[in-house]
Parts: sequence; structure tokens; C-alpha cells
Amino acid sequence: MTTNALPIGEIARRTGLRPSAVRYYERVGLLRPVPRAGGQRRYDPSALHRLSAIRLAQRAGFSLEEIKRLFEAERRPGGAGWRALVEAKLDEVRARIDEAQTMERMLLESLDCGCEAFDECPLVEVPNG
Amino acid sequence: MTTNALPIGEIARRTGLRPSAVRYYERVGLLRPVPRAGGQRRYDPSALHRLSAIRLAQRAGFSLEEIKRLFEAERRPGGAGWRALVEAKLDEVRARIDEAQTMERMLLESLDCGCEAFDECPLVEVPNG
DNA sequence: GTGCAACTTGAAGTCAACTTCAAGTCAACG
DNA sequence: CGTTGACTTGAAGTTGACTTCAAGTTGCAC
Repeated sequence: MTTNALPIGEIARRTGLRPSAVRYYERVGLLRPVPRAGGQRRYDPSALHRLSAIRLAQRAGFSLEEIKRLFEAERRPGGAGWRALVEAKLDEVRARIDEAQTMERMLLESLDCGCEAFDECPLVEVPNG
Repeated sequence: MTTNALPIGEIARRTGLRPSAVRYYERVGLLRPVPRAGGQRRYDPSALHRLSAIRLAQRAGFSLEEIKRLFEAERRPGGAGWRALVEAKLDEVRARIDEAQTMERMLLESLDCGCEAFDECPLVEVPNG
């Protein structure tokens, strides 16, 4: 046997994605085409890892296009451009964390003052131009 | 004069939104209809604060529907349901922060080991069912 | 071999969040 | 008074990320 080769339904079940999503990822180039058994996709378990990485990056706010570039960057030899790309992404992630933390403080503050708070929270920066 | 009443273009310029977006927010109920001068919207500067709060919440990952509910919740008297809603949002924000921080560690790790890292980062949790 | 669930494809549909378009209105300048 | 530019409306178009559909094929149990 060629070790455990999972059909798309099994991949879907384990990742919580729908088969259609997995096929979609393949179509847009996020997943390389996998070997077929009689036309049907057979996945190596490592696909689970890849899919999980995609979900995480996505929940962290990245578009499929960005995630794709992130994956592609790491395949380039010499590590020329990819380091800069990862650093750029790092900046983005940190900005996201900052914003989420500001939101957290806003929500906490609005819990504290108790009334019409969120709408008037002083943590929101109003443009002054 | 009825204090500074800003036309939609000015609101757009200051918030970085397009006028069409501001009208859209009104249409979907995120912004209450404002007074008109000869058919044209005239905004109180407080609208800038509201719009900024919207942008922040949006960047923190909330849909317009969710933001709307957040605003509506704070208007209910007694603070009955809105406290629970804000607390639920808090949980969501914290989950987002966690995920973004995992992304951050993944990216850092992939910078450290230098090669095909992001795709194989051990920080990604693979489902085991 | 029969049947059924799970798979295949391409095309079309959906949803959010807008943007663009067409056609028209209004204020102000010269 | 004419025209310019910012505004108005409703309707239709766009993008990303999928899902749904129709029509057909395959894998496996019985």
C-alpha cells in the first residue's frame, strides 16, 4: 500500500472544511493538484497540516491571495525575497494585534462605564484634518 | 449658524472613506439618517467619531452586521442584554488576538529556521480525528 | 452485478461590502 | 442665465470566497 491516502471527504471532515472549499483551494493554486485514483483526489496526511496553516492565516485576517504568496515565497531558493515578505506580514500581523487590543480596551471600557459607551469611547481616534 | 455641518464629501475626506461607503452605511442602518439641506446630507462632527469606531471595529474583524448590533445594544435601556453582547465580543476579540499571535510566532519561527518553514511550522495544530 | 454514497466537472448562484453608472438636482460663481 | 462641481437616487456591477447545481463517474458493500 502507498500509505494512507485520504479522499477529499475525509480531509473535509477532519479540517472542518467542505469538499468544495478544498477543490476551490486547488483551483486557485493554494493546494497543488494531488494524485488521483480513478479521477478522485487522494491526499497525503500532510495536506491536513497545510490546510490548518491556511485556516489559521485566514482567521488571522489574510486573504487567500496573501496566503498563497506566503507559501510561494518559501519555495523560492536562496531565500532572497521571502524574508522581506515574511517581515512585511509580521508587521501586518502586529498591526492586527494592536487593533484587536484597542478593540479589547474599548469593549472593556464600555463595560466599565456602563451606558452608551462603545459609541463614545475615547479610545477611538477621530481624524483631526 | 447651527455649528459646523459637514457635507458628505468632507466626511469622506476626513475618514478616508468614499462617499458611497458613507451612504451605504446609512442604507444598512449603521448610520442614522442625518438632516438634509436641500436634499444633501449635513453631518455633525460627532459622525466622525462614529465612523472611526466603525473602521476600528471593522479592522478588528467585525462585520457591519456585528458592528450594528454592537451599536444597537448600547442604546437599550437598563443595559440588560448589551453587557452580555459586549462580553461575547470580548471573547471573540481575544480569540482573534490569540490567533494573530500564533501567526506572529509562526512567522518568526519561519524567519529563524530559514528555509521552507511557514508551510511546516510546528505551531500549526493539525486535527487528529 | 446492482445499488448507493462519494466522487468528478463546469457553470451559475450567493453573500458582504462596496463601487459604478445613469440621470437628475442644487448652490454658487461670473 | 449658464455651467461647473458636489450632491442625490435606484439599479446594476464587482470582488473574494465559497456553495450549489446538474450531469455524469467511481468505489465498495451486498
